[in-house]
Amino acid sequence: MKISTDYIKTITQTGKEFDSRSHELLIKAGFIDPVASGLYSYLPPGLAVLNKIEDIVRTHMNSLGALEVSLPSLHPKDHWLQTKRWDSFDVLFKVQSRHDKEYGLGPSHEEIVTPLAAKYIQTHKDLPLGLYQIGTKFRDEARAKSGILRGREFRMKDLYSFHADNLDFEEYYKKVIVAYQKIFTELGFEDVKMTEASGGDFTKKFSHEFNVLTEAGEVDLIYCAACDFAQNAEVLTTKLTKCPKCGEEIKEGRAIEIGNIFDLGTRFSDDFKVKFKDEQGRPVSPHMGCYGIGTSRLLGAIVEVNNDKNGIIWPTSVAPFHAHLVNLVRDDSKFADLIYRTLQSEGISVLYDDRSEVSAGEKLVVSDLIGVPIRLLVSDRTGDQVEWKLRIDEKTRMFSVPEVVKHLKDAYVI
RNA sequence: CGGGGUGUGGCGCAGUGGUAGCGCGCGUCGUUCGGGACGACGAGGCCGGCGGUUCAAGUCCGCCCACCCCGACCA
Repeated sequence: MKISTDYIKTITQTGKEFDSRSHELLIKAGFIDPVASGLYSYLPPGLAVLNKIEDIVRTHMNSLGALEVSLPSLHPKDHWLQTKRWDSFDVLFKVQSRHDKEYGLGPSHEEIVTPLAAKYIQTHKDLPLGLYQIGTKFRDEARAKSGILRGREFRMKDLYSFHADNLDFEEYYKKVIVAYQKIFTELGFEDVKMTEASGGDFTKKFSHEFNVLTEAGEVDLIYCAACDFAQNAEVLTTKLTKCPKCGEEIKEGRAIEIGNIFDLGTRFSDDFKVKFKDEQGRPVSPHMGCYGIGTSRLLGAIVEVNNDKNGIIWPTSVAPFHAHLVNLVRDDSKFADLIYRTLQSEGISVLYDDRSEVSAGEKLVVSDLIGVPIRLLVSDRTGDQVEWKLRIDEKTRMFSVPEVVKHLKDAYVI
């Protein structure tokens, strides 16, 4: 992608006080564009990152054996009346057709996935069943904030599982926890805290939340400095000073909730009268679980955790481009053009700053703002070599073009 | 949903009832070029909307809309 023709420009000046660093950086670097309160457009680089995040999530859902589906966002009112949530689910957007038919705009999809699963589940041999989708959710939040971290329309992966009994559910639940941990590790998060959930409609049974520690978050957490103990401060009845698991010091902090998992029990299968025949031929309601990951919120959380004063620092797993090529050679782009074509032909994605009318300083500042992990630079000083620099530090190395190709392929496992 | 604030060129802002200005950006030309360069010239505005007061409204009054912030809310 050439910046001169293909990139929506970065923004120097906004004057706004941003309520989170990720909000500011994603807008300034040209990844998202604010449309209205809680609504954002994803520009090409932002979409590239979002797609990479969702591909990682998808891979791990598939590994669980879950089946990917796509459920509608327009939900007939009847389905929500059946679960008695039409009036009680207060962030539900409601829309009306020309013929006065009412719909909910899906904030979650139990109302759709449960009757769908009912059509397939006949006997215990059909279980367990896992169905998931990655799509758009709508929630009429009282107040949207922090950019993409809390929007009214956002992207989410939601998985729903159906089980013959509680034991099978619990085994599946544990496997999802492992899959989630793999996903978060792959996305570059070093420390995601799993906590017991704080509340909600159906949390009488157990449920967990996954939280990334950062001040931009909305969740107050206490956690152990040494082990993996963590808890939502809301559920605390007494103030803890020592970790109940290992006795070490307890810390407090804010966090962004990036995922959650719930035991739904038979609440929805009862509402939709889903029954399967057990081994004795008796009708039984399947036990359900639901498992969410906010993929667009992850995009924000990744930036929130990976940035410095100059801009974003993308983890390699989700970087919008493999390399950012900067041409500083005066009035000549032949060498840089050659590098660009060579890398592209090798399957390496490159953001190429080919602009001739822009100063060297501006190109360098913009490259740090955008935050591609590897910067390649040619100038009057580099001869027939290419300067290789990582976004995370100031060290530079000189490579020939074939060496650059090799090192990029190694870095990204291409 | 309560409380507070802001709406003026693309963006950020100033503007005292009397014919709308600055910075950035943008266009042309020239000089620059390893951390958001500089000069010259130039283009660009129903001042959020509707109504009212006035000889005269960006400015005063009323209503509405949008956005931001604090709180409540948040599967």
